[in-house]
Amino acid sequence: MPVPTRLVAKIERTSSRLCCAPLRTELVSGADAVVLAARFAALADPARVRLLSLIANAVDGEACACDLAEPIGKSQPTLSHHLKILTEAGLIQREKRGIWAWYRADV
Amino acid sequence: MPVPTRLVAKIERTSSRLCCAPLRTELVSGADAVVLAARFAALADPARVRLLSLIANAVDGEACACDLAEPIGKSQPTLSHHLKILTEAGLIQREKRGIWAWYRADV
DNA sequence: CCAACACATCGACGTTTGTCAATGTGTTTG
DNA sequence: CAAACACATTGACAAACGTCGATGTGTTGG
Repeated sequence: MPVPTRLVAKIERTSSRLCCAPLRTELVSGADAVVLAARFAALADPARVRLLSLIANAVDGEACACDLAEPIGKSQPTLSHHLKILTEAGLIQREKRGIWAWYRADV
Repeated sequence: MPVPTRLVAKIERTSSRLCCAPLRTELVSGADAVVLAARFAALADPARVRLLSLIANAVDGEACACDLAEPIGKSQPTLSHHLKILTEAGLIQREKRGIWAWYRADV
């Protein structure tokens, strides 16, 4: 069984004579990566990016769901779906006032 | 046909007597949202978040693909797949040197 | 109380995604 | 040249996702 070329280089790197640079320890742990990826996934859709933009830039910092359906050009259930994803990701907050649902950006 | 409750409120808002605040114009356009969402989607996977972390924090700012397969615990084709996605998203750059492929973070 | 409303949830559908075994491409070495 | 290597690509599959019609939940007004 031949010794893999790369393995030789790796051994040399860890010896006193370094031929090339080894990696540092990773800064993002496996658990952190899952959390981060989930947060990114919440914005991995054009409709949700526009929704967050609309909400974050709304006057008084809040927007009614009834004003968000038309600009993104999706059906009402789809809008509700996207708002739920943004909410569960902690990017927006929901407040029910009477008939309407008001959303504001959560940092 | 009755007039929707919300529509009345909307008309009032756009009249001289504002009852509540209207939305500003959206800051993120539809085209921009697609570009942004694509960029977020590139990081919407834990494996890719860890890969970018490993590459960005590698000594000399570059990491060999052969050193990335083991830490993320995926097969070689899967690693290659993720690196391609990060590359096409403009998050990392690829440089082939001899047998090996070296990656460095692209801001 | 009943009808109209705003919104959420459910169910179904087609599409996209992550994964790996198998295979292909190009490079180094004996 | 042939064999071993590093890496990319392909094909197939299950799981997750975006979408919308239909339906459910709670509120307001007559």
